[in-house]
Amino acid sequence: MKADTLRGHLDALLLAVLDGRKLHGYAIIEALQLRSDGALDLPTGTVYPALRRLERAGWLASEWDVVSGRKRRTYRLTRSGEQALAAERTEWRQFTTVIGGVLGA
Amino acid sequence: MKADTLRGHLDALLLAVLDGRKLHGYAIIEALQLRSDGALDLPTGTVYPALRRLERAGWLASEWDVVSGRKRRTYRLTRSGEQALAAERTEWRQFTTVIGGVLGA
DNA sequence: GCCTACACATAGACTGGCTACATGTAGCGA
DNA sequence: TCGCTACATGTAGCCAGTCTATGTGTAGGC
Repeated sequence: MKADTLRGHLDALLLAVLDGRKLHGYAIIEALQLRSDGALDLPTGTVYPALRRLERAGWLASEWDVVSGRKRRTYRLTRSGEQALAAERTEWRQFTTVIGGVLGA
Repeated sequence: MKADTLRGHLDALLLAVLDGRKLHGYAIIEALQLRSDGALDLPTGTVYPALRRLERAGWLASEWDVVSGRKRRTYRLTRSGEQALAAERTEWRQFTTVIGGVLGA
């Protein structure tokens, strides 16, 4: 998959993978790999800044855990994060309809 | 639709709209509006440079027409442009499967 | 004569994801 | 016990591609 195609959809992916569960950054990357059959292999330099951006936006909340001596910053969706996810899903449907309509015709 | 979501898919749109017909730049913009029910309203500053980029890549060929005193640069798909369009369509299907799979779950 | 639609084009800004780098722990095998 | 790999977080800077703003010029209607 071309690298740039992700642009504008990263937020949706991160919110979706945190829907209903708490994960730390590294686990988020693995979860996305898993859910996409390996197609999505996001570099840490993409994910970590994005998580902080989403936290600043109020869509995610984080807290530090220490699991077997390792520090982990665990993220979860906030209420407005859930709303944002719903909005992103709606936008995704519109987006695929529009582009798919042009490509498919 | 958020502006940035287009990124990485513009080439596919331009190739698709030129599939099987010749159009000049301005008409391409109108054709995309039409096919997307007004959702896609690309500025000329986006389309014209993109067309030249695709021509440099060998996917489009252009020639100057003069219609009722107006100069028009008319674009058409080259052979390798057709192949590129097919590849873009395949990539689009993969892309929507991957992202949709993560978002939908 | 003026305004709008048509038509092409470029310079520069902006933005967001990527590359590369930096740091450190846990656990395993040699 | 030494080194390697997997785990885990983070930042600085680059770069490509899209958008904004601007410029030029014609045709046709009012």
